[in-house]
Amino acid sequence: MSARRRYWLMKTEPDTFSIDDLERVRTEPWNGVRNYQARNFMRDGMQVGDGVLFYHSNTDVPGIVGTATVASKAYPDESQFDAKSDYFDPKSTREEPRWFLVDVAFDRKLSRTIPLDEIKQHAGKLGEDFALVRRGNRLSVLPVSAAQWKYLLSLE
DNA sequence: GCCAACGTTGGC
DNA sequence: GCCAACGTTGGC
Repeated sequence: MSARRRYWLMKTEPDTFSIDDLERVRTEPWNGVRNYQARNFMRDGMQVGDGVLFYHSNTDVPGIVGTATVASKAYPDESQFDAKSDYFDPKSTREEPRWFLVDVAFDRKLSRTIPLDEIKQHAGKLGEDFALVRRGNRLSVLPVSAAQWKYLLSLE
């Protein structure tokens, strides 16, 4: 018996890794997350098959641009052990890795970007606790309820 | 490029 | 364990 499918939103800067990049490679290890709360969502919350809203940040029109699927259980982020990587963490060890990731698989590109400013206009329907529209929230991986998932995609 | 809002680090 | 300094995120 499998647990109910969960939903998430994952941010990425399109200059670094975009929805087009994911479409090309199909599956990508979501490396480089160096925030404990975001790590915990990946390590403790995600299951294979969960839905992901793919979000572009730090760009002209930030917003949701596609959907993806969690394609693996959490496992240690190899880049934390690589001294040449931007994501190297000298305090992490293989015995006790600090950072985990999941593989993310391409699902589809939306027919249009659902912009952040439009999402904000629906904050009431989404709930004031929705982390994406809470002021000052910088979490790059955050949970989305089934109702929020459905509502956000209905804006497409 | 600016800067508010955080999160992390390290001295004490 | 406090908290100032510093670094990062991400909208604008």
